Amino acid sequence: MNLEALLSARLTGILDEPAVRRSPHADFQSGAALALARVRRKQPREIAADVVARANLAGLASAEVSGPGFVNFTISDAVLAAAATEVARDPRLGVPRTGHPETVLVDYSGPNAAKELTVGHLRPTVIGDAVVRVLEWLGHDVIRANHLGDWGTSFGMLIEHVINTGDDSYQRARARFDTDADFKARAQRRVVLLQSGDPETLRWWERLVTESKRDFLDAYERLGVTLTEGDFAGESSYQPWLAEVVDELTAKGLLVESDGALCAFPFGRDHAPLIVRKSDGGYGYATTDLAALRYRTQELPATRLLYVVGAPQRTHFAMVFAVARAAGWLPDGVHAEHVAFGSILGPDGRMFRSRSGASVKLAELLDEAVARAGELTTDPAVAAAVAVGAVKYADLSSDRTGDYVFDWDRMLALTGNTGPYLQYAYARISSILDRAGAVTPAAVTVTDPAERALVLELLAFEPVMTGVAGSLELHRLTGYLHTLAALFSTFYERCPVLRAPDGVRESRLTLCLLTGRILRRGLDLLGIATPARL
RNA sequence: GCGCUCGUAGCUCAGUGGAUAGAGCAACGGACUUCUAAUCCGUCGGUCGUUGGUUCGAAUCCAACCGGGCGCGCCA
Repeated sequence: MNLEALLSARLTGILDEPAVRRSPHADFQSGAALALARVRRKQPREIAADVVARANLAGLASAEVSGPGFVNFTISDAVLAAAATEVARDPRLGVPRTGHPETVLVDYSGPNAAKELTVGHLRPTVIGDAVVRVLEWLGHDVIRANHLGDWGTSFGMLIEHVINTGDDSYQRARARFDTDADFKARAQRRVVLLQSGDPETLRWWERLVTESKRDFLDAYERLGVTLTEGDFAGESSYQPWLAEVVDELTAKGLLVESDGALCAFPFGRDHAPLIVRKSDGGYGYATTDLAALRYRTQELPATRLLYVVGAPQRTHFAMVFAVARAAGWLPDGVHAEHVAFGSILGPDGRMFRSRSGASVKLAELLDEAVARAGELTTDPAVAAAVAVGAVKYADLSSDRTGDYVFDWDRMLALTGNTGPYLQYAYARISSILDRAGAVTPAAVTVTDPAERALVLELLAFEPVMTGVAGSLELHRLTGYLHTLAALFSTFYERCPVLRAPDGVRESRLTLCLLTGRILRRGLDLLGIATPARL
């Protein structure tokens, strides 16, 4: 359901660009007359009056000129009621599947198999999973790609350390690498052994990677993230094609030698290079990314690539995409997009770290979330759902391109734009529906202003989802759900449901049912659970 | 030095060139023999970093400056 589109359709032929949008002054407004005033050399209010006079809004809305030349639209209560009735009977809640399904590859999470998951993995994992869920629900064919860091220097360090000592701590291996020159040299030789296929080294590598994958999958399950074993696409898997990628780029004249390294300069020699072969002949992550991209657009093949990676990598991806385009690996109609996100900051406004200055481990962060949520409920399953929901919601509810401040008290607050507030609203709805027994959608009537405001918002789910699918701005979905929950709470206070007279009772139960289903669906698309009781 | 990004209420944040810039938190004042008060209603709170420019109209677009964060050749 899209009331903006219905209104716009009635205005075609009168206005080229109806510019219909929600308005605090009416249900919807159009500012088109203001823009046309100059072209038509008329007063905006005169043009707006003409639009009102000529538009055929019969059976949909009323219109009036307002302010400096806006046309304000008020949807008729009968239309709102009929639309809500229809959406309540629609399994897809008024949101159709896309008419142009694409094969979308979403590259997300991407932990390093040599290391533990930290708070730094929260955003790429949580945002990526929400993007996947949204696009899948809208009917796209989504490929999850977990670009596991399972190759390179860090593994040389870790394998050498574990062979020497039996200890598989990356942190201690790293410390030794930084302080022990002899160990450092051996670790670097170990990288060469790994990449040349030394059997003993490979055995250790496989063992370590397998262990890490198991740990990661445990964490995903705990977080309610949909990544599975089959979604791992490690950097190592692109190893066989790196030389070929460089050869192809060379043949296309895209590389120059610079200080012994082979580089692409997609933005000119006065900008940073993309190093595709190091001066020692080795390959770095730029080459792996190019090989992965080529595989993804040529072999899978995907038509939309989404890289859910932190904002500091912006320049890197701009260069990778530019080189790939020049090489013909991103033909017309195939889009690559860096879905960038900001950092998580501590209360001091700097990168979020533990008191000791180390990265906060993800498992410990979730433990603390569960402990804090446990003060709100005695049911461990509910505490886990509230804890994970609060953490994820906090991450998804602010514009992902910006940084955000991690604050336990705020994210677990029971009121405000938080996970627990939405889960509570859902639980209250569940409670009403349980008391009512079997509820089937009935005809909706709109009388009380609180009902009207709720219905208007319920009907906005489709434009919100369409917008989110394009911009991947998940905070627009959280903002919508919070507004919906708040409007429901007002409705809940003002409009008795179970005690309402016959007829009204069925209508209000239908509004509860529909609100609950949209909250549940919306939160599910964000990867957040909705317990029936809190 | 070059580049990217952010700067909006005391705090945390929305804001798609359009009307009097909105929420939540905090503060203050109200509403529970309830459909879950984990809630709701109300009040208070703004030089939209600064200065110019474009425009009928700028928080939004452009330029310069100030301030924060981040990146910039062989880690990933």
